[in-house]
Amino acid sequence: MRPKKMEDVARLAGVSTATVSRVLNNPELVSGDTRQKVADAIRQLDYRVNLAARSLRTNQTRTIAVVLPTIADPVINRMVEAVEDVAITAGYTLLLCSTRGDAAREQTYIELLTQQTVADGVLYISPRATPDNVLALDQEDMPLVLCNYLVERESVPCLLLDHVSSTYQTTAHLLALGHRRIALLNLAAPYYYPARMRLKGFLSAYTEAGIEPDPSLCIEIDQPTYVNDDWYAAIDGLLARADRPSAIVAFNDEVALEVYAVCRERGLRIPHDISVTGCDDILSSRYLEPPLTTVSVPAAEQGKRAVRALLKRLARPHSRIPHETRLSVELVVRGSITAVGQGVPEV
Amino acid sequence: MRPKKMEDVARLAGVSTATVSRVLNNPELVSGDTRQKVADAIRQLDYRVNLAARSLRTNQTRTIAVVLPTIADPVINRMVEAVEDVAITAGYTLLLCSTRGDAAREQTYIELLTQQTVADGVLYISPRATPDNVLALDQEDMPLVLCNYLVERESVPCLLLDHVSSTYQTTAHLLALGHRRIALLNLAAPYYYPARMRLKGFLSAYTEAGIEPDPSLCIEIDQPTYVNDDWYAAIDGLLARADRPSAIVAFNDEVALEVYAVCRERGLRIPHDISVTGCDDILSSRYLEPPLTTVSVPAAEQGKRAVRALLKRLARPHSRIPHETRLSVELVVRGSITAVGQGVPEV
DNA sequence: GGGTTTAATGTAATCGATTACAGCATGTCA
DNA sequence: TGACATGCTGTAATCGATTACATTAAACCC
Repeated sequence: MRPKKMEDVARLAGVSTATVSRVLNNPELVSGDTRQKVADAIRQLDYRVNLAARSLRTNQTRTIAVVLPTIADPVINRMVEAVEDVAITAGYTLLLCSTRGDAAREQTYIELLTQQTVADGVLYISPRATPDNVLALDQEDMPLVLCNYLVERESVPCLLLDHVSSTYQTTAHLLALGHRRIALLNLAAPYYYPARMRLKGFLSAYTEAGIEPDPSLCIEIDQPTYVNDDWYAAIDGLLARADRPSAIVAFNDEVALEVYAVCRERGLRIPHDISVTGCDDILSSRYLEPPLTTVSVPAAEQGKRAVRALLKRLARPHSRIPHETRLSVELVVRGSITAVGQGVPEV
Repeated sequence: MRPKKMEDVARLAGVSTATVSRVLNNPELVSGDTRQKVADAIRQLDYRVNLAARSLRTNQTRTIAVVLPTIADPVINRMVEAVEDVAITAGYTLLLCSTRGDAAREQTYIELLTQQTVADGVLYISPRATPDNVLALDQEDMPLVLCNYLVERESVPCLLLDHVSSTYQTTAHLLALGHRRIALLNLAAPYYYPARMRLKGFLSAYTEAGIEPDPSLCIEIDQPTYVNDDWYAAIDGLLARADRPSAIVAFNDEVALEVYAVCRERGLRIPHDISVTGCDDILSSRYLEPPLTTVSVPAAEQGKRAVRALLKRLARPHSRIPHETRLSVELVVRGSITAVGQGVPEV
């Protein structure tokens, strides 16, 4: 059965298509009487507008593209769910563009998106954003909001977690517990915004305490794709050292998991022999033995704010939106850290 | 700057729009010479087709809608990533529809999708599928593939994990280890396909061993939304019993995490006092203490096959596609289980 | 060479909505 | 009563592609 067109509705209701369209989009322009007739006809025929036709005519898609490196990440997960909640309420639909750290794929998506007929706006969730792509989108007048990355161009709103504070709080806490040899397991910094900030927070905690950090304990892993292989070697190397650190600040909870595994292999007890912290507070963190000290991040809140900013821009293209928003994070202390020398060896 | 239209390209290349369109869609109909000229013009103007216009004319969107209960689930995650990999290669884009177990929201999405101008096909990843919705889609001639749910209608391809085998393997293994009081922590069965199958597998392992299961150990939790609250109480109640089971088969790894937590609280040691198993083999399972015995499921493979089936149907609407495909799962034995009476109490 | 097929291209209708503009009836005011 | 505003509705152009059909030229065959 051929899907119904506006013309069918118009005929049944005894009006013109213009009136039907008005009932749908500007009901206040139509008399209550006609409105009722049209509404009845629509119901009777189970009519739905053809979105392709509408898009063609109005140049709007009511779609938001979400560009992200992967959805298989607990933090991004929470963000996207929040984004969808807000978007659907506003009548928008989500186009999923996961790049998997693959530049070619990202390029494909960017090209798809720069033709304005696919999405009305782009939410770019990518700590690893390639500025060129981001700026290209902005250049083409595609409304754009960035998450977890900061570009200089004032016109692009950027929503950030306070990554500096994340490592600062963690490191300061460990220093206060008497730790002096703290290792940072970080991602390589170029283009990776959070990593740069984490390093900054780590160092500033040291500086504030008036202590000199050991640069050889700042490990950077180059991990362009979202795979966890390289970490193991790095951690193992770290723990094999004679001057092994007394605490490890891991890039995130998943890396901390790997630290747990290496410690177990080497017979190191957490926290007695070594303190460990993570970041993100993923579900399993609190179930580990010992439960992982980590940093809880407001991912959902970030997602909500980001999409709200985007919706605002879509509604009023020249509305002022703050260029930089920084959401605070919170240290969650659990059993995986202890004061230096306070370890209670068992057995 | 106004986006380029096909007409602009045609003018620059000195041909008609029909020819430009042919270069794009049926290059073999155009002479090499003209093809080159058009290609040059396209490049020079940085022209992209207007997808809304194309959709309107061709009635195709090159979009696949993925309906799922949540993306914050490790198994669904892996499936969706695989789906996207295949889809993008075939030139398709993904529309994300996460229902969050909310019937109204699911309804909204279904209505959106039944107007054929949004997506060419639907991949319904939902163990909790409401058959009415599914059948409505099929009724409207929307190409449809189901994951983790089985409907009778032959026209709908269903891709299933072998949930029966999952609990069967686990339970049989535990029975072989001498366990006789094994608890099953299951989801409530109505409309929840995997749960029904899990129960079946659990019982058939007992039957095969010629042992009578204790019905009071088959716990069913009603969990319409994806929240983990009710499990705690159920687990705690189970472990408080005087005739506490010697093993627990948890619905999935996340539930098993909760079991670990309750055991810790109650001072029960795994596996010495009680054996625990999960399902899905999520990342953290192997990092637990002790590492969790679980069932590894080919989620990515399932996603790939599902989308391939859908693409096949899109290409040839009346191609024969197997109605039911069942992918086998594999028991992964780790330290969380042991033979009855073999527990080596420490200290 | 005349007729017929084949290849390459153009003309114009079409997809299904939105909306500028026009028209008409009614109400309001001096 | 006439001038004008207001409210409601219809007519028809338009968005940017695709494609059936027509046209022309070249190739081929006997």
